[in-house]
Amino acid sequence: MNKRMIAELKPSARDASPLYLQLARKLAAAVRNGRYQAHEALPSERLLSEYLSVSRVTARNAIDQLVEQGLIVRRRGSGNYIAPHLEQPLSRLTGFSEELHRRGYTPSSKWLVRAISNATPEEQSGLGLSPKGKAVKVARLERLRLADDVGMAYEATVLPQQVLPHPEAVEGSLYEYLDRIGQAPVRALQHIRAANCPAWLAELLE
Amino acid sequence: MNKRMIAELKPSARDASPLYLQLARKLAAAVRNGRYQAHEALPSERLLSEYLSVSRVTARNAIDQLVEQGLIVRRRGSGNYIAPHLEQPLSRLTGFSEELHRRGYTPSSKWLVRAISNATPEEQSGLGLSPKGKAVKVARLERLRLADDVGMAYEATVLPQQVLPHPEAVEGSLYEYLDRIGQAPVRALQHIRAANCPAWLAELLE
DNA sequence: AAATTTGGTATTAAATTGGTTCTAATCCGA
DNA sequence: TCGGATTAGAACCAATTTAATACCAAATTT
Repeated sequence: MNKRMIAELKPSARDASPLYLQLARKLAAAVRNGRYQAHEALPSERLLSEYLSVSRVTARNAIDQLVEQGLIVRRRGSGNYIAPHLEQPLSRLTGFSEELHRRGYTPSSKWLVRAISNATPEEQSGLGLSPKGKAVKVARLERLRLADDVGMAYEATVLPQQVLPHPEAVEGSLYEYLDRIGQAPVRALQHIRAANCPAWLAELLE
Repeated sequence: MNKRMIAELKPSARDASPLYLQLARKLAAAVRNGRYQAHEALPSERLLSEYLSVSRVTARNAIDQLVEQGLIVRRRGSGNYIAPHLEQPLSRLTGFSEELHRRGYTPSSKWLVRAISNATPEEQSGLGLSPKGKAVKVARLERLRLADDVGMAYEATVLPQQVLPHPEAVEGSLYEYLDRIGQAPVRALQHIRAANCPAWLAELLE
């Protein structure tokens, strides 16, 4: 977090809402956009208030809002940190099924695609796979989710081939499969990370 | 591990985070990148602190973080070694996010698409939406899943518009959203069921 | 076996940071 | 005009970080 980023947070006089709310909104947007890394420390309240030309109380009130939203964690004597927003099971493949079952439906699913194929340019950049070199292979999973045999949702997942070398072996849960093959994803992740190009990151996070 | 590598670990003044956290992050990244071989010894804490111009306590705190993540093993009288990440219990069945977090990554995600658009013929048949009539609208959700800001997976979900009328309102979890709007999806589902044409079902379920 | 090197621990102190509580000026709607 | 909210400013408290130093214990080296 640098001075330039902070300057963008400066409140505008045109806005009639309180300063601390304006600041809170902008900060929240920046954090949720992934503009700041998790565990990264914000500037101290004194510094922040100085940069933004507001009082420390104002900056503090703004931060309070984000703390209530769970976006920021305060650590006395240390600083204010971006909370690592761990996602909840949201895309756990079981979530949907449970939800439907809870409502009295009988959920099921049908695999449409489980194969290795070439990555589209969009997928390449999204997954940080270097476009230089031969055709980039990805594992492609597509399933149709059913509720009482009525099509409910269409889901597609694309992973680097290193992460999921044999998609045809995935039966019920993707994560169950990843667990079964043990540490392989970690190694694959490392490999991917090494090939990471900052270009897509800048493009996405900007 | 040589001096050049160590120089890259020097903390920057831009980051407001504590020194030991910065150092821990960079060290963790380097280790996970496979930059250092397993069983390789780090420089002694005294040397490391000298190279980095920090106190030994700071270097030690940083290393403590990595030890907690299981990336480094301390050996009294001998040195600090890169842990051979071989042991993986593989006991529980956990979510993807949890799995990554357990291994020291910070999972997050970025929405790429949250909008209503026309359904492809394939999606129409898959979701049981009648192709007769005007253009069929579907809610389209696409997200990039990240682990420490490295692209990990690309996910796409397509639902009938009746099920998810305002995809742009989905924030964190799709299921959480469906929960929030309560009964609506059920009624929509019933409606869809009424319009269900057996043709696609037979085709899909063979 | 002795010397050296290494991590493990403890203490002290200074600087920095968030936490809190005041007072006061200003703005805005009732 | 009144009263509440906003913002500012100042002062002080409490916790953390970082540093500096010394010493202990285990492993390695000689």
